[in-house]
Amino acid sequence: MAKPRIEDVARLAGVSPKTVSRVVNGEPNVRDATREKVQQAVDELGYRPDQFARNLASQRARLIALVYDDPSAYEVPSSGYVIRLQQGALRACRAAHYELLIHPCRYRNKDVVAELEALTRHIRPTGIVLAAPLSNMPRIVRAIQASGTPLVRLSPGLDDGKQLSVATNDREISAEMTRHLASLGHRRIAFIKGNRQHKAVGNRYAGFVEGLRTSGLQLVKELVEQGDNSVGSGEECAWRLLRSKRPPTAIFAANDDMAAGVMRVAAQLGISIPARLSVAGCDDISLARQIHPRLTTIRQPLATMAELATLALVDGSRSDSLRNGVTVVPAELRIRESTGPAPSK
Amino acid sequence: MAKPRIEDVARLAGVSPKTVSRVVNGEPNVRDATREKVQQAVDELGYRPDQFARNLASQRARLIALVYDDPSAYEVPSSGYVIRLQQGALRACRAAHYELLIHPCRYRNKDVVAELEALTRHIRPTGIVLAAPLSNMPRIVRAIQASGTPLVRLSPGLDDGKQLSVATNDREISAEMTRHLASLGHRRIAFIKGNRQHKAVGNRYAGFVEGLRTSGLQLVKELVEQGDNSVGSGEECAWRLLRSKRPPTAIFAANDDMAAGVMRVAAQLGISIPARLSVAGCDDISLARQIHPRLTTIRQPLATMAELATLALVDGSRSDSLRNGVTVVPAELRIRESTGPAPSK
DNA sequence: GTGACTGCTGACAGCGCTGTCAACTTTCAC
DNA sequence: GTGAAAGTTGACAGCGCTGTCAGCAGTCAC
Repeated sequence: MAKPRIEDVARLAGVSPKTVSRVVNGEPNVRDATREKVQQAVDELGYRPDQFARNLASQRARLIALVYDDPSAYEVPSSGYVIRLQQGALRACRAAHYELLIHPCRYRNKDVVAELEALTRHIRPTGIVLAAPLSNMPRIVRAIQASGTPLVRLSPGLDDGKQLSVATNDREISAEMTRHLASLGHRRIAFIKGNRQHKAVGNRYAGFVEGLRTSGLQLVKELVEQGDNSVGSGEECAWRLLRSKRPPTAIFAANDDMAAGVMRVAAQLGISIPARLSVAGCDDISLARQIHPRLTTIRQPLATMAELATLALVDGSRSDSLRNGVTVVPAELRIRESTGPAPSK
Repeated sequence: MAKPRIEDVARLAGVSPKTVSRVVNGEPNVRDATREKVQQAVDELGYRPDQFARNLASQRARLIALVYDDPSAYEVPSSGYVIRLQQGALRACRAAHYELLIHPCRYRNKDVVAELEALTRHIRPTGIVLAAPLSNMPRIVRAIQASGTPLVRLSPGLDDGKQLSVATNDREISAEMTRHLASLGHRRIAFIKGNRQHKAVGNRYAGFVEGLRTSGLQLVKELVEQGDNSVGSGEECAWRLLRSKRPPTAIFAANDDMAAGVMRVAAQLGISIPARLSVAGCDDISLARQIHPRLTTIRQPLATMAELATLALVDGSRSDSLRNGVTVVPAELRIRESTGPAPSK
């Protein structure tokens, strides 16, 4: 009744422990007949390799570490982002009998690099999935690469094709959102830019500019505000925009938190949405469906991205999914009630 | 330059490897002089024990597993809860050089028990922190206890003093919220109950009843609705309450999601908050500070609870913090703009 | 001084697997 | 049929620590 060991399987199958190890780990160079024989013995005994022994012998833990920007570093933490990443990573881990370690970190902190080194030297995970915005910070990326730990970046930037990364089409989908607003008759569309350190939100602005252009609209400088991804900054920008002489009829914020800020201000000014003002965001945080009117936004395929990244790490070379550089998973528009036809003068 | 091993430390300190092991693990029965000598050698070499070898030899992983209800099982996942638990658990883990494994699970799923058995048999974490509502489900609790893995429950119930658990004062704080509403002049206060399977939200109703009583108010059956913790159910209950002949002037929902539902309906009916209706929730999800008016709610000390629970597991008997049964960490009222004086007739 | 006890330390034997390498077998070109 | 190359298998030696247990030294009561 004791837990079977590799030796027990080997004896039953009439092979050496090493051969059992090969079969269990899916290594090549085992004759089909042997493989089958071993598999049968494994099944019969219900054998499952001991992780501790495996880790020690191979010097690698069967774990994936998910590294992301610590949400609790912010005043109003936006947690949906992290949860969805975790969800995707967990999906991939479970399928492969891996476990998921989470490692939020604060990039402003001096010790991040030392912390990541400790992670790679001490825990020695099979691989690391690095989420944005950390995935675009050279210090952080280098710290991991220097350790030799396999890395997949969840990156909005299509910067280099050498490292594995999974990205989404921020720019294109933002252009599409802009065109959606234009198609509703809006001519004065404002944009609230996000945190400068976050490359993704930069791409969103590029998409906005592109969307205006392809809709035949002019970029109006007065209608572009700089936020920092927080609700508060969304509010500040909204106050400026909505109390100006010629306020916009639509505001597109680079993330939902800032869009929420806009909606707060609209509520305080008695501006009804979408009758007098359309608001669009990006991220599809849970708030988007909890308020009235529900927020039109962009749904990023975060879970899928994390899942693909994790898959590429867990079964190593066996997965062809991410062979080549950057994999792009498209985001989707979620048109809800916060956007509507431009008010007729 | 290679990583120092325990043997290297032993040689430098002039003791046996076993003694080094004792010092490193804080075991008793080592003379102070010896301990110091070893500690010096450890510091000099920068020795850090190898986790893999440790795990194999001791048959325990230096990991804490955090087990909670999978938020992605719900339509609009409320992720703040999980993030705050993780935050607290991580805080404790870091301090003790432990790692955190996350294990969301769906309690409706038949395989949960098998899954938890796999966790305890295969990963063998040092301990498990089990969050509500799972912590009140006998099937789940038993599955973990049967494995012998140390367990701390994050439980709202003060059911039994034998098992370690960390709870909050759901009942008392809900009574206090009720009294807060009464003190604002509200006489018709409605309550929206939460999911029947979640014991915590049951305690909140008990607190509501108590709060009414101590405020000298009658419990009015028509003003108590049954929700299921979702935004949608909050909306349904709100429709019924607000379109009745004698609508309440305040609604206290057993969680913030349902309170958000109430606010959605109020927005649609043009009922201004808090002028004509006060709304209070419970949980302090991020939405509470993202909308206008900001939601009055109850802030549960989730991170602290998880931190205490984790601490009790990581340093085992050394921590006296949780020696005895249930530890209660008080929640706090967060009075914001969604509650105000009752409208004068 | 004796015996019983407690406190401290080290020898030893694994924990259960995988990496390395050598040996053996099969395949294939010619 | 032959030799070289490729494919397949197993022996062995750890991976680096901790649990067990024995042994020795110090303490205490009488």
